[in-house]
Amino acid sequence: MATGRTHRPATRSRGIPEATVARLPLYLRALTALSERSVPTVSSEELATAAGVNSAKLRKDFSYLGSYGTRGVGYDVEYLVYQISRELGLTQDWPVVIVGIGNLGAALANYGGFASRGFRVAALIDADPAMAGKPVAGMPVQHTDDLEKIIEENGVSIGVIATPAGAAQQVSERLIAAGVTSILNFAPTVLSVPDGVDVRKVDLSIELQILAFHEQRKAGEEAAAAGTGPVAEAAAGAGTGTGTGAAPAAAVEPPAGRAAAAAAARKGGPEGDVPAVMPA
Amino acid sequence: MATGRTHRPATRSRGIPEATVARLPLYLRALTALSERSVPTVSSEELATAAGVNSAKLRKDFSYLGSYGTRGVGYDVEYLVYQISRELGLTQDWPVVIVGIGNLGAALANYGGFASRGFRVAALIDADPAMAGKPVAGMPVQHTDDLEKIIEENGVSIGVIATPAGAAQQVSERLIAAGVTSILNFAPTVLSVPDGVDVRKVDLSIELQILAFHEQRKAGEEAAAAGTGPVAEAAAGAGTGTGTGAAPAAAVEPPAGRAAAAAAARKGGPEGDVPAVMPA
DNA sequence: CAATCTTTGTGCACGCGTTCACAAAGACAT
DNA sequence: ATGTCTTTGTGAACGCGTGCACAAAGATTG
Repeated sequence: MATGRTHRPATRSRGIPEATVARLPLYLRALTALSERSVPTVSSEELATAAGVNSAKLRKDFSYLGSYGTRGVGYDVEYLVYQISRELGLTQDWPVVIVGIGNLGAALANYGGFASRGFRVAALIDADPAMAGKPVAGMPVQHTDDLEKIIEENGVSIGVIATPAGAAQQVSERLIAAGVTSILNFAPTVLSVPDGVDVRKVDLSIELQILAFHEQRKAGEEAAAAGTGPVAEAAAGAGTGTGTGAAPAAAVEPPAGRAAAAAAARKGGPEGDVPAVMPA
Repeated sequence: MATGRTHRPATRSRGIPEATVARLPLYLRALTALSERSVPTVSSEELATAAGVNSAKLRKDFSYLGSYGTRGVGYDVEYLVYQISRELGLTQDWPVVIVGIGNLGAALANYGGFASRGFRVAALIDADPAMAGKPVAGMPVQHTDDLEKIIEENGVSIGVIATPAGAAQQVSERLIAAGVTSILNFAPTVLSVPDGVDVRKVDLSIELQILAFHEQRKAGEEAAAAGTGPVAEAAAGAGTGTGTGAAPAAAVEPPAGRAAAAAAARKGGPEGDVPAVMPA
C-alpha cells in the first residue's frame, strides 16, 4: 500500500468509515471491468475476489451506502457503478493542477487513469522558467508565477505536488491560499496544512522500505529454519540488546549481491556501537 | 495514502506491528534530516512533529524496537538512524528491477530516493523491442525475454511493476517464478500471488478518488451550512435511498439522472488497456 | 402456492491500533 | 547528596475494523 493517511483523525465522514471509503475505488474498478464485459450482476463473493477483499467485508461496506443488492441474486453491476461513482463524487468534473513537472510530474500528466475517472488536468505548473511553454502531454507548462491565477480561473480544488521535497511546503501554502482544499503529495515531506485541508501522500521509497523489512524477515526465517550454520551463529552472537529484533537483521545475507551484502552485514555487526552512518 | 496493503492478514511480524513498520520509514526520513543538520538528540515530541505523528505513538513504536532513548534527554539521532535502518534491513543492498519502462517506469528509474536508501536499480525491463538498448536513467533497457536471467544473475528479490494493467499478472508470475518474493505494483490490478510473496500497491487514481470523496463532502457541508437554496432543495428532493448519504452527493448530482450518470461512469475506457504508458 | 435454494444484510465478538496518563529513570542544579 | 525537572516507557482503556455466522429476503422450481 503506497498510501499514507495524513492528519484527519480517521473521522468517520458522515457515517461511512474511512476504511470503507478507501475500498470504494477498488470495487469501482472491478465493477467497471465487469461492466465492460457486459456482466449484468455479481455476487458479493465474485466481486470480492475480483477486488481482492473478503466478501463479508464487501457486503458490510455496501451496507453503509444502502441496500443495493438483491438476495439470492447479487448486485446489479451498472447500478452499483453509478451508486459508488456518485458516492465518491466522480459524477462531476474535478479539475486538478500538477505542480512540479519533472519525471514524475510528466508521468502523472500522461497518466490515463485520471481522465477516465472524472479528473481533468487543468494545468501543469513548474518553477523552472526554461520549462514554461514546453508541451508536456499535449499541454503547455506554465510558470509558478501564475499559480494563483490558474487555480482561481479554473476553480481548482485538488492539487498534485510532484516537486522536490524542499519546495513542497511552500507550494502547498500557495495552493491552499489560492483555494485548493485537497492535496496529493508525492514529495517526501510532511506537509503542514490548516484544518479543513486534506492531504494524502504517496512515497515510493517508503513502500520499498516496508517491502525490504518483510523481505529481511523472510530471509531471516529461512536461515533459522535451515538449521544452525555460521550465519545463525553470528546472529545469535549479535543479539544482545534488541532481543528478538537482532536475529533476522544479522541473518539476512541473501544469495544475491554477494560482496555488497557482506560488506553491509559486516558494518552492522556488533549490536549498537557502530558509527551508524546512513546516507540520506 | 497512496498505499494499499495487500494480503498478509496484518500478521504481526515477529512482534513489530504492521502499523509500526509502516511508520518506521517516516521516522527515518525525519531523523536523516536532523542528522544532516548535525542535531545530536531529539525528544519524542520534536521528532513526532517532524514525522507528522503523535508523540505517544512514536514512543510506543520505538518501544517495540527496544529502549533507545534516555529519559530527560531524548533520543540520540545517529544511533536511532542506525537502529531503524537495521530493523528495516536498509543496511544491506537490495537490487530491484523495474518492469515496464513507460513514463512512470522511467520516472521511477530516475527517482533518487531509491539509491539513497539501499535500493539499487539492477535492471530496467520492457516488452517493447523498440525500447531494448535505449538508455533510461543512464542504463540500457533490456527486453522481457531476459527477465528470468536478469533476476537470477543479480539475485533480485524485489520487483517493481509499472506495466499496463493487462500485463501485470503475467509479469508478476514470471518475476515470482524467477525468485522474486516482494512486489511493488503500480498497475491498477489485483495481483494474485502465492503465499510467502508480499505485494504492496500504489494506485494514483485511487488516491485521487479518496480526495474527491472528501472534497465532495466538504462542498456538501458548505452548501448545507449556507442555508436553504435551490441546491439544498434539490438535494432534499433527490435524497431517497441513501438516507443521510444522499444529501451531499445529490447536491452535486447533475440533473441528468440515472441513465446519463451510468453512461458517464461507463465512459471510462477499458480498464486494462491503458496506452502502455502509466498504470493506475 | 409451498418448498427449497441462494445470497444479502447485520448482530456480535474479537483483536489491533491509538491515546491517555503516570510512574520510573535519568539529567541537572544547588 | 539531595531535590527538582524533564522525558521516556508502558499499563490500561477505548474505539475502529474485521470476520463469523445466521436470520431474513427473495428468486426459483415443482
